[in-house]
Amino acid sequence: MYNHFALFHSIKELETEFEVSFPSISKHSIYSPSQTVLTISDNKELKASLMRWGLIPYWARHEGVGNKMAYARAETIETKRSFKFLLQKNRCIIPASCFYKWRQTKNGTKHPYKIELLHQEIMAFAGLWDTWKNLETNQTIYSCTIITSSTSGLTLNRAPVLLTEGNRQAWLDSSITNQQQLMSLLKPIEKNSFILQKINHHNSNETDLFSTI
DNA sequence: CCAGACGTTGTT
DNA sequence: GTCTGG
DNA sequence: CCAGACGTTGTT
DNA sequence: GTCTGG
Repeated sequence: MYNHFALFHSIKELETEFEVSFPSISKHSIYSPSQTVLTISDNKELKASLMRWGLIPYWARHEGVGNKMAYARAETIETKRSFKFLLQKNRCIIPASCFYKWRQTKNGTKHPYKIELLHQEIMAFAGLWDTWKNLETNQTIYSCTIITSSTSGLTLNRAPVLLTEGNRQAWLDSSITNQQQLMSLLKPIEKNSFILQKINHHNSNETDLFSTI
């Protein structure tokens, strides 16, 4: 329960926020890499869909390659083999309500925290997606990765890049291909716009993850 | 040139 | 002890 | 990052 | 498929 994020906003709230209709989601509301998550992308048309979290590049020989690609560093996506071509056309947003991080306290003990926006607004993680074809089953798998950046003042090393409301449309507009413009949309999360809350983790069922200590 | 990787996290 | 899966 | 597994044979 | 390391 580190790399995880959660989505507890309702489908209705998501549809209003992003102005697209969403498929009904599975019973899960806390997600970890390799699970299926909700995304919004502009693949010919703007739409919401389900994708595997953990990007499987189209050239991958095995699906397992995706286990390594849950995250993509914003600073280097323009040069990395697995991501550089996706920045042009395969951008997406992964909606979330909060994410979880471990944090070390002064005495050296570690504790998990939940990070939310001040008024529990919906977060829009910046992401990239790709398709991969399983040659045995002939099935095409859609998968995605979450872009991360450094954080200023949150005392977390890395965090997902959150697209501001003003930046979301451009990020999803597949007619935009200017790399400099696209990269300018990826800003580290802002200081003082977040709530960090200690959470339970030893009896970590979903209810506990949403509750604070 | 070919073979092998293709990634991130946080910690040392 | 070290790697993998979530 | 932490928690949990850490393996192979041959058969379905 | 494409880049990097040797």
